[in-house]
Amino acid sequence: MQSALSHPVARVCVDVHLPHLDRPFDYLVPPELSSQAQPGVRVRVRFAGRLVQGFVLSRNQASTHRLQPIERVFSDLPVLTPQIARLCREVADRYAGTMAEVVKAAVPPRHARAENAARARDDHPASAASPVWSATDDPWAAYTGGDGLLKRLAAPTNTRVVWSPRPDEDPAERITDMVTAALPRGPVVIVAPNAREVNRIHCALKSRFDARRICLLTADQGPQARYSAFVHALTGRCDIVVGTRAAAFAPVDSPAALLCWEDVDESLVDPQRPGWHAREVMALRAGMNDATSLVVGGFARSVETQGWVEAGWAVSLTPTRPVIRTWAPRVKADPTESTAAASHARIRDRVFPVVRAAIAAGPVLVQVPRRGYVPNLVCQNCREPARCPTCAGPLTLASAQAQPHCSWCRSDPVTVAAGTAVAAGTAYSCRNCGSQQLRAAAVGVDRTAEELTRSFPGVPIVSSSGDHMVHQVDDTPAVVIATPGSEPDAPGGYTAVVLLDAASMASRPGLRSSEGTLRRWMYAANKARPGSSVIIAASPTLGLVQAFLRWDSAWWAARDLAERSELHLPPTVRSATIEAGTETLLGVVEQLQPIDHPSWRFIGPIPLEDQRSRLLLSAPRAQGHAFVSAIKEVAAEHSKSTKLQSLQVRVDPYHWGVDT
DNA sequence: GAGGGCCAGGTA
DNA sequence: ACCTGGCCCTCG
Repeated sequence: MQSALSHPVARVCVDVHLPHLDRPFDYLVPPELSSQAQPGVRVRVRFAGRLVQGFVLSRNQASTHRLQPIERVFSDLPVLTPQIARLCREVADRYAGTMAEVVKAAVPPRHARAENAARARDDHPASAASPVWSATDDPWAAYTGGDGLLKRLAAPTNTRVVWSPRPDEDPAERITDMVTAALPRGPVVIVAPNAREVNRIHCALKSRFDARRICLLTADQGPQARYSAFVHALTGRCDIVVGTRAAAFAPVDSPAALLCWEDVDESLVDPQRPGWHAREVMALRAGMNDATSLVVGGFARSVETQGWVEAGWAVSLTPTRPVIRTWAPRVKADPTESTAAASHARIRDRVFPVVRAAIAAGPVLVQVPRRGYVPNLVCQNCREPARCPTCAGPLTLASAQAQPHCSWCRSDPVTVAAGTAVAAGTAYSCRNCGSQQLRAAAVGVDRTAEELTRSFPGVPIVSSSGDHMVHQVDDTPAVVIATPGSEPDAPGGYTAVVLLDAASMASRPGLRSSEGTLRRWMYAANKARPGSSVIIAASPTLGLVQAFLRWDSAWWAARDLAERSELHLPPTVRSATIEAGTETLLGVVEQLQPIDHPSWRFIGPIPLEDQRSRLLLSAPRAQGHAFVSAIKEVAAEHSKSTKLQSLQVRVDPYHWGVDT
């Protein structure tokens, strides 16, 4: 501990988010606060005349400035540990953000009651003997690259693994294996995209470890629970932390392993500035310690982690061919792919017999990618999407009896069923051909449920989607209809899994849609009972469907990566977007277009609404550092001159271009 | 982002 | 001599 006499200066990271103020500021430590104002504590200081919060980064003997005193120390608990402070700095640098922005996500808001309660408890983790695995039944033997994985995780090295799970086993169990292997060496942090996945992993962990060792860290648990979980991890009461994206910053020292599950999920990107991705945070964190292993796994492999594998930075772990051969799904496809409605009818004819056969043995899962009844109406004549006459929003149908209505402004334009006359009023007519007749372009969960109810009288129909999520179903016969991500768990697995409308899913545009689609199919298929039917309603000639049938998302990611490499698209290049007023942006281009970096690319400014524009930037990965710091420099330069409103900068954004 | 100092130009 | 607005700088 450093005294005010020998170290009267505190270097503080102040909670000010301006890029040009992204550096520590020194404050005088009054003698009476000296014992409390140690590195890591939360303090209140005067900055530019106002009181702001901050964190003490270090104590020093002297400063070159005239100093203000620290006004208050909130608590002597050092909540920003040196390792996490360093990580925040690295994350800020990597994303052209400020350390204060990142710290805000890394250290949850203080909750005094939670802190006192958590510190008062002095129980220690029951140091339960760690379970052992025997070499003979190592489940990782069924993985290419899995040999010796657990031994490597148990050794004080930094193994880096990119893992694609088997179709027929619970990935949470494999995560638990890895935790078991690494835990004797130190704490383990696991990040999953949402509360549902976190709970799933938590349950698997609880079956093998004393629950008191496990700390749950999610954003939706509320300020008090979140802060007390944070304090538990910080004070070493738990050595397994599992949570959503911010848990990547979990306050444990020198973790033995960091695990990131389902990294293609956009939820792992923090929506606030600077928009870090939990996977990248964990990768940076693993890089800070040469005994911290990193595992990134998910049904669909991301192009980013495939890039790690191809660069030799990480090892690929995929199920062996025999495993996949025995799994082998069946395909019921409509290769002609005419109209959505017609293909739907035909698929129904082919798929329903399979459902009928499987239903006797237990629940059948039907995945429907769209919510609602008929989420999309199109012109009967020319197939142009039907638009609201008032606001140009898409027209949808809420039920069989309902009138079409606009899903943006909720108004009911006067429409006609095929063949009837139009009433007066703001009537719908196609903008393209003037026709007033509509047809369904896609079928949602509700209409599928209606059809299945008719086709399977007496069989219970369970519908699960978004706001009406069903978490679990029994092992009794039922047809379970769900949107992707809302599939209920079936304890014994589904007796058949049907993926409807897969063709339209496979052909969605956008750089990130294919990995998301593959993940959704694999996620649902993974819930099938071993040996049962998995049916996908799409042409097997589609590459993405091939990847699914072969359960080879690594192959798909490699293909995707090769294509992006050829086109110089992210992640094979570092990328950034800058959004601002069009005028300002033109100035930014001038500032950034440097003679010594001819390989940086500038696209735009692309006009958006409100005289604002977006600039797309990219640079070779090798120049990443210079690229990001140049962007940060421009942002700092800009925020100094108060007149102009700030630039919105995103480095390596999840979405590229105007792609959403 | 906010407050303050400084300079230029206009006003009594 | 004094006020006002714009610019730019600092902020510990």
